[in-house]
Amino acid sequence: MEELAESSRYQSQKQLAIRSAASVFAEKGFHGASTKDIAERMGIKQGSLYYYFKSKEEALGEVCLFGIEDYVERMKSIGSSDQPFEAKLMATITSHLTSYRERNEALKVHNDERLYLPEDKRAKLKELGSRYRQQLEKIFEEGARTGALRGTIDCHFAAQAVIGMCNGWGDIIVREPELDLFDLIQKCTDLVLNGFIERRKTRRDGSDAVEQQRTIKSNKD
Amino acid sequence: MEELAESSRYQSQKQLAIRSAASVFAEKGFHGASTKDIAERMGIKQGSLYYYFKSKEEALGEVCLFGIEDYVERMKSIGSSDQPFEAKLMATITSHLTSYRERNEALKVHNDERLYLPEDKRAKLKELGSRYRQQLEKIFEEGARTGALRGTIDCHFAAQAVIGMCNGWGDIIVREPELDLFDLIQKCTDLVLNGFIERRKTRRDGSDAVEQQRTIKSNKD
DNA sequence: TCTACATTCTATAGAACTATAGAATATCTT
DNA sequence: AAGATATTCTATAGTTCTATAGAATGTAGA
Repeated sequence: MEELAESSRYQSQKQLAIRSAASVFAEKGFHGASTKDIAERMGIKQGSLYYYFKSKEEALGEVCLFGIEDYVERMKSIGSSDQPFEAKLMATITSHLTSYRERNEALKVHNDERLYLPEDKRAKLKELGSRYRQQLEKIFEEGARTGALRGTIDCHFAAQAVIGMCNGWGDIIVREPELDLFDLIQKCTDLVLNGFIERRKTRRDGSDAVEQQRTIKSNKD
Repeated sequence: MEELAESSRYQSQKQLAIRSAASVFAEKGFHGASTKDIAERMGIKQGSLYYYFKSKEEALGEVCLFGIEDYVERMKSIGSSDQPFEAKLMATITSHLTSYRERNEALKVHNDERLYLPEDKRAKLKELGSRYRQQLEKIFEEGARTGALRGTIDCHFAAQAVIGMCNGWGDIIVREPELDLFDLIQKCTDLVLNGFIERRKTRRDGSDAVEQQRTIKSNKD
């Protein structure tokens, strides 16, 4: 009855295969994981896995792609939204960090294991990765243009630094489920915007209050 | 003649074994590397490696320890020096980033592969890792105490964020040898201290100059 | 040189793993 | 229900890897 012959069974099992592979690769690493592990996690026998992947390496390729596609997609929609700069930055950090909390294991696999792919299979991933970074760079450029950010900012550095910092939290977020993600997102955003240094306006009095306000408001001058 | 019987041959070969293992683990990952690879890199046959390590896993343990010991050591000396806060922060970042440029592969192995060790062997590493982080936390606490940093700073967060950001640059530094490390160190320090946001003092005139000064001086109030 | 000890080598047992082939079973269409 | 197709299973060839045992070689002191 289903005209979507492509979809019905094969597609859903393939999805399951990719997720299972992502889960096992994230836990044991590409070389540490066996095709038996993956098959077991999806509830089939080892040999049957080859109905869905030509090789273990192909599985890794698809997992990485799956992980980063989603990620780039969200970044794109953030970039093209009409939020003010601060909101876009926070949305980026939110997207990145919640990705780990939702156990998007494929993203972790992309980060940690993609270099075990042969050069040709890595090309597409590399392109998606740079697209993500460039999207984030544009957000910083916009911030600099609107005057929210310092004019001297190195947007390439900025994007890379934010991505690196977020990836650094990735492992910790997965390891510590009780960690308050919302609090973390705010602190990260605050760090990137304001740094840690004490800012003294003209007087000491009340400056703290103003300080905190500045993080929230202050973009449309 | 040598009274240091322990040292002469065995010790130097053991060092070579650890470095070789670090190099291979860094390149292929723990599970992707074979004992043959390691032995070849140090110029002996596969079986002979077991004269220096009881098992491949033990080799990983020693590599991780080697990598982080050095690292913690430098952090300790930075913490106990009498430099002002900003200098300590920059020294930390310098130590961390140059570690990667000098191809301190053992540190990379510690970061990426230590979780493949059994729980009991990881305990010591965990302790050294926290010691490093605590040392950095203390530097931030000192900064807050002297008024250089905001009083509201979460030092645990701050330390973790800086470590994460530096680790993020690790791979990039290794991959791109032409990258200007000194420039990177300055930008990282500047980011952590000041953030990216435009700072308007009371007036526009000359504020930039003052701004930059503040990064350098300003700790002994 | 002879002897004791340290270091490396060769050879291999035993285990695990990838990928394939062909049989078996499930599912769908008519 | 019958036939066709899709999915999964069993079994295994062939490879690679870890770790060990015992032989061989190097090194130092008497």
